[in-house]
Amino acid sequence: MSIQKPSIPKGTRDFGPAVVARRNYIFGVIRRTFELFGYAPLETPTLENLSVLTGKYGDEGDQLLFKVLNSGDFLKDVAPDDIAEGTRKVLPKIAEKGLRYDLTVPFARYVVMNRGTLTFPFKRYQIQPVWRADRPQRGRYREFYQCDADVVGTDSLLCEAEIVLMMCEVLNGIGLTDFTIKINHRGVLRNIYQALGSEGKESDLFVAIDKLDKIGREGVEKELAERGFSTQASAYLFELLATSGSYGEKLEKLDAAFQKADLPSETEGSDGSAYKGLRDLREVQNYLTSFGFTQFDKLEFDPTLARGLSYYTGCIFEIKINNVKIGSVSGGGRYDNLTGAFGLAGVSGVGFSFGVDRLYDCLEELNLFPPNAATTTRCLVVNFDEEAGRSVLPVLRQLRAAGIPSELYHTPDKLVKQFKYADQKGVPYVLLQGSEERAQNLFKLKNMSTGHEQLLALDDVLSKLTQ
RNA sequence: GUAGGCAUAGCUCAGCUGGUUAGAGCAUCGGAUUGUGAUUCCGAAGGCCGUGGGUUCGAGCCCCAUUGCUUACCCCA
Repeated sequence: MSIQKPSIPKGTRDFGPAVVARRNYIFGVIRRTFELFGYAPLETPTLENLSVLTGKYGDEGDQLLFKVLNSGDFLKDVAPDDIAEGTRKVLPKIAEKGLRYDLTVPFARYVVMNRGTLTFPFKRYQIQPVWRADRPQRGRYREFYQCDADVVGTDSLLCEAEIVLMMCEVLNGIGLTDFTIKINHRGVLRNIYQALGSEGKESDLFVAIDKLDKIGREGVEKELAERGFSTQASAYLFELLATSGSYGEKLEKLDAAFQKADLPSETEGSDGSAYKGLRDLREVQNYLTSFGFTQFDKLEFDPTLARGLSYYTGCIFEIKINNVKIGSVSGGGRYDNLTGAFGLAGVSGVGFSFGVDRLYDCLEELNLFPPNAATTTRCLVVNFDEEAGRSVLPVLRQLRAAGIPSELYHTPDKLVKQFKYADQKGVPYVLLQGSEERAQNLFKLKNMSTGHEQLLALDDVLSKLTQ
């Protein structure tokens, strides 16, 4: 019989006890923050019908969907002619389900299916894994968690402001301090496109702009030239993007530039910008000020932020951790018509998502995990011999009854092994009662980090371990 | 889909232009020490050098193929 080496699918990972404990710490901070802001939990199935998933993420997205083969004789509906016509023809006949690709589309499906019973605006958060048949690389997996919070059914920019607040709350909560929340607005990008004279494709411009911090000005110019933008437009673009100054100053400078370019007014009313994007961004700032937000130094209006080709239509967000070399750890934005694909038009939503894996990497690199998040056992009871091991069981019961996670070492091994076990598992306390202690009806409690030992009565042990 | 890199002990890796018996650190196990770990010392065990072919008197090393892992690009969290 040949023994095969075990393995796990490419792009997936096992999480050992220490890693799970630290991931749960991050999940906990995120979950508490979402709930603190009035978001309710939602979970949706791992499997969705492919009809729900396909066509929502573009052609490339469809390629990256994991499809699940139908149960039973999955070939029963496939004719030889179908195979001749290729994958496209065969696929719908052999697979009708797929693994969820993100949390936003299942959320939209849920909202549409339950529109009659939901109270709008509906605020939900969702922390679940998603799957993508992508080619794995650093910081990129085929199975990973998303932590989404979205509101549907309101246009209020208070939601956008609260997203900024939640982002700060979470990052502060896990000890990350050197970060920048970047905010922009699809309307601003559209205005920039119009100011350049509307040449080329709007989406090409956004994709190119988004790469600015990655490939630099020359790279963007080159890409724009390839996509049919004139050097004149390209030069003007960088004039607009070079806007510096505070959040408010940038808004004003762009407003002046758009007026100078003679862009048509998009909003009515006498106060504020005539352009929706700039006006929304100002409104978000006003909400934050009224709230008493104090971390404006962490909030940057970045007109180069574009976030790919996704469905965003209003404000867009991204978080950059400044002292760690890693991509964004969070992003989001507003999308009009979230539920349109499922037949419910005119519902606007805004939301954002945290990338737990990247947050984890940041905390690890900066050594920000709390020290004792790694184990669950708080007290190991030493097993001296068969008889002592049995007689100490009531003590174990009392430890647990007092809420102290405890275990009795499984066999009466040499003390070296028992202490080593406690040490390697990260158990902070070891409790022992050998013949000497038993004679006095006392226990010896050892603090594993200091090495300090104390002779105590059981009540004192319990109170010491619960404090 | 495009282009690279890597594959040697449980883990991280050495291994010279091809040349006797393939090494180290960590981890494991045993002992020094029958009541004390992280942090002492001594010892042991551990290998079809990813797989299959080829070149050669001789291959861990060179060539071809194959599988797995990995990095960058496209795209994305």
